[in-house]
Amino acid sequence: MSRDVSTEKRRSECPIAGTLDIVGDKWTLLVLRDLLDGKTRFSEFERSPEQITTNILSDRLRRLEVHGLVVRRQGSGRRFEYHLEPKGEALRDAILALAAWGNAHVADTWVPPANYLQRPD
Amino acid sequence: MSRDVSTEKRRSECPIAGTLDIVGDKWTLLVLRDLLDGKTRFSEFERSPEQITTNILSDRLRRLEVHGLVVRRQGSGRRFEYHLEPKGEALRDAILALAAWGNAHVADTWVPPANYLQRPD
DNA sequence: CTCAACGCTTGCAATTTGCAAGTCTTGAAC
DNA sequence: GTTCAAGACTTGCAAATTGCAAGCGTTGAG
Repeated sequence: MSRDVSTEKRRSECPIAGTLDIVGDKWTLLVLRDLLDGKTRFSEFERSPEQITTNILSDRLRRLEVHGLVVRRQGSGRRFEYHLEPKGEALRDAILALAAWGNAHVADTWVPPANYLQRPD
Repeated sequence: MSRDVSTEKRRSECPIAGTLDIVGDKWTLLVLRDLLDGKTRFSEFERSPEQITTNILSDRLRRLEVHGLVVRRQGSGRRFEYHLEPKGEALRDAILALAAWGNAHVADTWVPPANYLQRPD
C-alpha cells in the first residue's frame, strides 16, 4: 500500500518534522492511543469509534513495527498481539498533551477518566 | 483546495481524535512550529527547510484562521501578518513534546537551543 | 465437519498533496 | 512615471494517499 518505509525521505532535520515524518498522518497517533490504552489485537483497533479501515490499520501497524515503536508477537493460538516498545511508549506525553488540548479547545470531546492513558506505575 | 471547513465531520468525540481532525495532517503542526518560533509572514513559512508549497501553505493558514488558532492582520504596506491566538499558543506543550521525542528517537535531528519555542515570560 | 470470527490483502474510486505556472498588488529604482 | 522585482496568493493538472467493499486463508468453537 505505501511504498518501502526504508526509502522514505525526511523533510528536514528538525526534530518536530522528523517526528511527524513517522507519526504525522491522520491515523498513526490514534493507533498509538489505543496501544497506550492497553489494546493489543487487530480487531480491537478496528472497533475503535473512528472506524479505521483494515488496509490502513494493517499498513500503520507495519510502519510502527518497522520504525521500532511496536512489536508484533504471537498470541495464543495463531492470533497476533501488538505491544509498545519503549520508543512507542515515549510518545505518551505528546499524546496526553494533544488530549489536553482537545479537551480544552474542541467542543464536545469526552473527558477521559483521570487515569486515562496514564503511565501505570 | 480543501472543502468547506465548516462542514468537516469529526471522526469521534475522543479529544485526541478531535485535535487531530484540526492539526493532524502532514503540514499544520509545522506551520504552528514556525508561528511559535515568531514567524509571521507567508514568505517566512515558505522559506522553512521543509519547503511547503504555496497552495498548501495558504490552505493551512486559512484553516488555522477558521478554527481560531491564528489571526491574520494587515502588516505594513499591504502585507499580511499571521499571529497565534491563545488557542494556537496552547499547542506549544504538545509541539515541544513531539520535539523532545524527535530528539530522543529520530536520528540526525538538530538539537534546538535551550529556549527554542519556549514560552517567552 | 461446518461455520463464523480473526487478520489480513486486493482492486478500484475519491480525496489530498505536490508541482509549475500565472495573476495581482505594491514599493523601490531608474 | 515607467519598469521591475518581491510578496502573497490562485489555478490546473499529475501523483500519491486514503477510503470502501469484497475476498481469502486460518483457527477454534459447536
